[in-house]
Amino acid sequence: MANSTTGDSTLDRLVRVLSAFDAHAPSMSVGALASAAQLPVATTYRLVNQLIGHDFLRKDPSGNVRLGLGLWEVASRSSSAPDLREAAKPFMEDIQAVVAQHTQLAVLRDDEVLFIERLSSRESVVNQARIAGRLPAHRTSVGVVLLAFSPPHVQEAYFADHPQTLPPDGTGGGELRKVLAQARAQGYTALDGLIDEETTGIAVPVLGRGATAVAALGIVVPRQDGNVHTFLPVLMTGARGIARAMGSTPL
Amino acid sequence: MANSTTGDSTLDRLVRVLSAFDAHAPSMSVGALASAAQLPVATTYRLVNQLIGHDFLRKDPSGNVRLGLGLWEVASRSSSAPDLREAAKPFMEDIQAVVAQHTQLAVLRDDEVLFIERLSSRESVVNQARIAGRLPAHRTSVGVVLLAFSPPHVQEAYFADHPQTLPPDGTGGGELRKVLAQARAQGYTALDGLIDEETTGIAVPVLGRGATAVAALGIVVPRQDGNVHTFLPVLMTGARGIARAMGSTPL
DNA sequence: CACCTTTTCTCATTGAATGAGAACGCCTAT
DNA sequence: ATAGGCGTTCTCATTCAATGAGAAAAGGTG
Repeated sequence: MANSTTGDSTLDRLVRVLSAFDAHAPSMSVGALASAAQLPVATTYRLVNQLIGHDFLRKDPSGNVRLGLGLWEVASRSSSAPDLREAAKPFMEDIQAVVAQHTQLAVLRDDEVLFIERLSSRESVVNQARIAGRLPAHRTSVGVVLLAFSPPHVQEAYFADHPQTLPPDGTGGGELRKVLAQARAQGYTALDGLIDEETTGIAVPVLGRGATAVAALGIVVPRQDGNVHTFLPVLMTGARGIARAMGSTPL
Repeated sequence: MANSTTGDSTLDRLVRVLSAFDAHAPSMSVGALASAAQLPVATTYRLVNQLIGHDFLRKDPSGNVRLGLGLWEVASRSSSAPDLREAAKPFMEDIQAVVAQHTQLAVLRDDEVLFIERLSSRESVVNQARIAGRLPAHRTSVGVVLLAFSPPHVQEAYFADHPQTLPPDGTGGGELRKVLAQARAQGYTALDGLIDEETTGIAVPVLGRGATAVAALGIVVPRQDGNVHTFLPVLMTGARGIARAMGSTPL
């Protein structure tokens, strides 16, 4: 960078600034943002003011900055995540009407699960999924099903990056490869006690081209005998509907 | 810009590139993007490849580029629009259960209405609202109610920018100032035939500080006597619930 | 008022960014 | 096989947007 020792580009810096905000830090002072984005304070002020000019950032009355509506609007106008969510919404609502528990839609991203949508109800059990939030792939049922239905090179890369990966809890001791193979053979996965001892996560793939999962549809229900068989057909029907609605659109 | 005659900044160009995508053009060739963003082709390729590196853009198998999940994720992690939508969702679902028509949530932005969320059902009448889409403020009931409950300087600016603004159709000939004053006095607005001759748009404000609207909640129902009185209490209750759930969070 | 923090501005410097055009890669038609 | 067209990447001389240390200004608190 001109007159800077770090050599990063303006775009890298812009991305770092915008990425500094998350659910734990939805707004922050410019000083804190400078630290988080690893930029000198004067530079940060200048970038912030430019971003505010485009409504990518906003300043609240206390002087803290937060993401602006302009960024959300640009990102939502034609992005694949909102498209997927819109396609999935009616099916997820049908599922929730039947199941009355958390229904969630996720994709695989950087070895993690990224939640695209989540429908909740008041009777739902505890659940950690948050929209635009992430969880480790192998520790959620949707993550396991996404891995199971991903191309082999994706799976191999995951194993290579996680050599010490414990199997998901509740699988009865099988290793992750076995768990994925079983999920692939069955066409779904049902895992007990991952998030909470009292719950079962059931997940099915939303299949795209080449029998790979473009997304996963999951529910978290109380851990009771019979729940899997009761809810699985609903879930699979929903996933088929979503896949059909999405057509062959790549994510 | 270095060695460029246009003098715009990297951020200006970034915004132009990302803004080139919308619902009508969800993906495009790099050449088309260069035209849309008014950049030389070589520069566009370079920007595109940098943005692909951050997953702000993606390339599909045919070589077209589209917005990437990375942009959506960054924009959704802590932005006010998803916060508003999450807060509103249970109330909107309740409303829809009763009304069984389009339920929509919108904010005022650049003299237009920006739709944050829309719930539909199969029995719904025709409706033009699309999430992250815009419509002229004075031609929608949510827009009218947002203007009515905005600070006076916002209203005056709107009148100044739209001196030839016709009154919303279906108001019985009053000018816009009168329509806004009435909406403000009543606490809601109900407008016939704006989008479609056969429909009525009913909208109420989601009030924040200073009795100004941070959002508007609206439904579009068949144009029938009695519908306003039937549905208005549900809508107002929902708006109050959303306001409470949002607390005093500024948008 | 003094002090501290936050924000804006200055300015000499710089290297990331530029775009015209060449080179390369790929595809299609003859 | 060759020629032509189109999309993509690279080259390179040039440039100016961007830089950050530090000063100045603004704002808040005791």
